[in-house]
Amino acid sequence: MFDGRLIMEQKDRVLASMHKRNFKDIHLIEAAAELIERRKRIITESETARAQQNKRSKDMPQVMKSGTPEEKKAIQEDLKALAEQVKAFQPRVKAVEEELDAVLLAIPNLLADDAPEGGEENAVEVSVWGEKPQFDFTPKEHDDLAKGLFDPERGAKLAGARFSVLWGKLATLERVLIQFMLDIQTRERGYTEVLTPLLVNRATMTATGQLPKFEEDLFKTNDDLFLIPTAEVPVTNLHRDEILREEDLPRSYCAYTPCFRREAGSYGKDTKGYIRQHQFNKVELVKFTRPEDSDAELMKLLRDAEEILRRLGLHYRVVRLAAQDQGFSSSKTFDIEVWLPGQGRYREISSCSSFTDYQARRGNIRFKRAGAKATELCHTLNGSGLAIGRTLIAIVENYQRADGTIVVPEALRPYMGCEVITPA
RNA sequence: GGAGAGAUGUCCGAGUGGUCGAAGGAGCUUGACUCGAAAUCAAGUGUGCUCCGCGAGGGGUACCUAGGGUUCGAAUCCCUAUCUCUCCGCCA
Repeated sequence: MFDGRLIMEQKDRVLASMHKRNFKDIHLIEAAAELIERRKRIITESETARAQQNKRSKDMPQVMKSGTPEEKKAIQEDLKALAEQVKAFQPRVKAVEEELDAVLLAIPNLLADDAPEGGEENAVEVSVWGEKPQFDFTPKEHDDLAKGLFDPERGAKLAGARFSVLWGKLATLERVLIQFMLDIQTRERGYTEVLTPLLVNRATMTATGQLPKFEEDLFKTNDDLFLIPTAEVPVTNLHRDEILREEDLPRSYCAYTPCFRREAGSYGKDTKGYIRQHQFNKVELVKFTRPEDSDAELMKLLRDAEEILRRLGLHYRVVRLAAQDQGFSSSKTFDIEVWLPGQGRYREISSCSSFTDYQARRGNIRFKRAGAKATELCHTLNGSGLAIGRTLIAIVENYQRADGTIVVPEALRPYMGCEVITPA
């Protein structure tokens, strides 16, 4: 949720950020400012009325016990009138607060000051690791190459378009990648593994920003539960409405979950292959930090995600997303793009973001500094570490040989129990 | 799914219509004692909104799971939801 105070105190800065983001509903900023003022006025009036009522109420017990009949009658009438006044304010207060909430929920996070200008094409390359592998034959795309083990037709039969079935060693590879990634993050990089529900309620979806604005992207059940589109949702919500201790920060969690996305609005995009599925597996990294640590922790998190690709020997680059390409709740985002030789292009395999206090404000995730009285909002961060399906694609395309077999990367051989995958 | 019990502050726990932001205890902070620690003693210790003040701070208001209701007045009475526990049923 956007910080109303920031709108009141630094409106120009907020407006500049929204323009940079190309936020269409920019009028919401003015609307919020107006609602905040109106809310203050109503609250002041309402509380003044309340104070009068409370004050007069204090006399009630004694008057009723030892007052004259006239005094009793007077106080009863007074209080009745005051009560009516107070009650008249209630719907007004509620209405303005609901209206303000709705507006603040519809405003995206403030961009980091150094966010690059522009849209998707303006992403800035930050670093590159490894080199494009050379082939003495024309490399194939993963779906072509893994034919026989990769089975979108049966996925469609079972569930519909954008669902797939994996067979044999390819299924094993997917499973093994999950374990491989979790092992590195938990054993070497200090993350605590969590296993969470895959269905969550409305409050949980709202805190991380999927609701109320993006309901059409989610799969929903009849019980008003939603299938998670990423583990970010349940994991970030672990500490919703909690006050953490400063010495416990940063907290670093990793979680494997399947992710479910309706991909509304992406019809016709990546319809072929295993790139864009309604259901896919992902290992997610999530951190809770002090505000002053979030930038440094984001860089560490990014490096933790990169480490997986390095171990797998997969060439990749890191890009900083430009303002208009960033997610609604994100302040700063880096994407990791892996090289896919079959497709001859880089594809996003991880997205690492700082949400500053935006999700924390929605979810009321706070911490208390040692010795301090007041609580402060945490910063939340997350990133894929990594998307499993796309990692599988990258391995298939990068480790293919002329005869159509796929070499298993060195680091995965102990897990796989074989050195080569031979599609049937 | 059926029957019953419950949800109070960081934690435990008292409180059945006004004087309750809420007894008591634990924890934590500060001070005293101590070479130091423990023990002991003393004081302090929730959150949000809002107003006043340069500030230290002060005033008001709300919050006893959540949302409604009764009442001049609700932690306390009523309704609904959620969650927890016990018994029965079902079940991987």
